Amino acid sequence: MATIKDVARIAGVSVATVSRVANNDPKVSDKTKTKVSKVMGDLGYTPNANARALVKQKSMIMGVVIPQLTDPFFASLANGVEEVARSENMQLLLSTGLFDAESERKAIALLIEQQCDIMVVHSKILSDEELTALAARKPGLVLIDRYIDAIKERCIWIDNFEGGRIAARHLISLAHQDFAVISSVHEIDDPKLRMEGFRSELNTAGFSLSEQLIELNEPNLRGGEIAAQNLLSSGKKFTAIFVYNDAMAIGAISTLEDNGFSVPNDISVLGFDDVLLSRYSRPKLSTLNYPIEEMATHAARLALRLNNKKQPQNINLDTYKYVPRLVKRESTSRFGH
Amino acid sequence: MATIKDVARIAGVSVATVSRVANNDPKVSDKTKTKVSKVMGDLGYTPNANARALVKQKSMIMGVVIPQLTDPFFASLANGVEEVARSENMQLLLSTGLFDAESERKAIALLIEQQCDIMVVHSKILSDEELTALAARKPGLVLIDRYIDAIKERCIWIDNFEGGRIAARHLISLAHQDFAVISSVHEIDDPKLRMEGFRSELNTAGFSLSEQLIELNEPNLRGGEIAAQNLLSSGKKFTAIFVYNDAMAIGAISTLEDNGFSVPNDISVLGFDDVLLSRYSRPKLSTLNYPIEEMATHAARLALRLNNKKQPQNINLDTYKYVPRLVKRESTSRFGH
DNA sequence: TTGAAAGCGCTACCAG
DNA sequence: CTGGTAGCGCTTTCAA
Repeated sequence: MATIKDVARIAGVSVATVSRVANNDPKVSDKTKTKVSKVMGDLGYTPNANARALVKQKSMIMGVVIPQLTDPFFASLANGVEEVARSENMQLLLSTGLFDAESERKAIALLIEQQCDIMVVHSKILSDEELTALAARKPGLVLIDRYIDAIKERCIWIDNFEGGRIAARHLISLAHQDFAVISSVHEIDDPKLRMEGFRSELNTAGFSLSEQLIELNEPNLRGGEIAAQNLLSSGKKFTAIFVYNDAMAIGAISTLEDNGFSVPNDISVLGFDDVLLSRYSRPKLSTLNYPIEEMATHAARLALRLNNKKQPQNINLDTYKYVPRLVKRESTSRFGH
Repeated sequence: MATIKDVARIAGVSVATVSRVANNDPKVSDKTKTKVSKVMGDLGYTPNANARALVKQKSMIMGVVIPQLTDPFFASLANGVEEVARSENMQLLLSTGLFDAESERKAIALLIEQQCDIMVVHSKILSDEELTALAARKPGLVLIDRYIDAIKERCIWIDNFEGGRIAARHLISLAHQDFAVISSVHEIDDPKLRMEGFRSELNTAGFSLSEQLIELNEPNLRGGEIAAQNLLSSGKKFTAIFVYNDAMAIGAISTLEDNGFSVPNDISVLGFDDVLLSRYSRPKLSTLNYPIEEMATHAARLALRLNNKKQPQNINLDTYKYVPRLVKRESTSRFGH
């Protein structure tokens, strides 16, 4: 690879001048600029971003940590960050944390090693303390989908409890009385909060949620299938299911229909997330919209601002909290038609 | 951020020693190692990957270029590369090329600037010449989903023509006689090759494909909906559709059913790709499996090998070509039951 | 408008 | 086993 020195030597100028040309410094004569540019082209010169980052003490890399890429929800998250990176002429460094603490910790550490000072982190596993300490060290780190009170000005999150309540209200308004829940087996707050919100609203309306009609499983299509199967096997009656996410909901519908139940005629199914796929499943999935891409964009921009030390003057923390929005499609309907 | 010098000063050793400890060099006394490690911990020292890459003339970054992240097909591709990166203790730098030449060119250039010498590139837009020139400069660059004869030992690709033939054979074997095609409007080889293969096999069997029953649109759910609508509007008869990809196929099914046609009873629909979602759509989608994640893993490993100058001794180019595999589910059935 | 040179943080070579 | 130091490719003063 040709370096700045090669260009300088061949063009008969100093490296300083080449650097100026490479960076579009206005105080270079047109003549020199033309000459140097030509040599750059001939040699196929590409500036070394590592060297540049080293001397400038800042890299043009934006980092994002997500559990996995194949989940469309997280792909959307990454995509939101990528859009901001692109608009800032930055590059996207992506680390996956799987779902265990050690990988997640390592994913973040690797990002830091790469000197990326803007990072959007999705972590459900690491403790509040650990994340808070990390945030203290990296001003440009923002958490997404997580709320930690000590660093609330660094958190872009969604109100899961309220989501559960909205779900309950919807199902109740449809005259259902026997509810089931399919949730995630993962030991994180989201499923718990959603379920609490759901139960809370149910109780308020005078209904209750039977423990036997709560099924936990992996938050993916397969998990939804299994959970629905278990629900069916329980023999208990239910006419509406609130499901942890769209993937599980679609898996559940698949099992339900394979077993001769019609959705929503026999059983209503309500998802969560509103991934693109939910619009195209059959029946089209009623769900709660989780504006993850918008949130990711927000988080990335916030990280950018925070890193510039420009503490936002009048931050309105309310805007950091998102509330899921009911999207009524076809998988939920009035009980008994 | 604490640097190696800070650690050296506080630990009372030279930077050389700190470097050795950081790199697990065996010839450091346990005593020194313990002492230095402690200081590293106290200071929260993190090695600077940029500086390291600069002096070692190699980065621990693996790059991948895809059009976009939100398409599950490309997410799987990226995921395959990511798995290899992880297993090699490397980081994943992801650039999206959208679908235009300039962005794609820039995406690759940025990866090169970041000194990532292992790259898996999905490019449908750039010319054979441009890509060949790029490959000549970067020994660790591998193309995926593209075949260029001049650099065939750097291409991991799928036989689209054969895919089209397999599709035709399947539909013919189901006694269909009136075929439609929904394909991508993009000016790339894949849709053309698939259609050629499809048509070729049709002709061989004595059938023909009417130009009026070929609909091109954007290769996504929405595009599939519109294309199916147009097919319906044409008034021409067809009982089987070969669709460019699963997303379009699901969009098409959506439109078909909204218009009162049952899939597969009235019309059979065959997709392409076999993304996870195809297993969970209603009806479950018959499709051609495109082992993209496996191919991506293969590509990443190949890039790794090539970059190590270790020209694979006995490369079997046949293994670089993948053939789609028919996955029969529910969206295709025998004509007239 | 241009050049010389210091130095970013690190590794690797050479001495000791 | 440890230290001194050159130098990776680049930017950025400071001088000219």
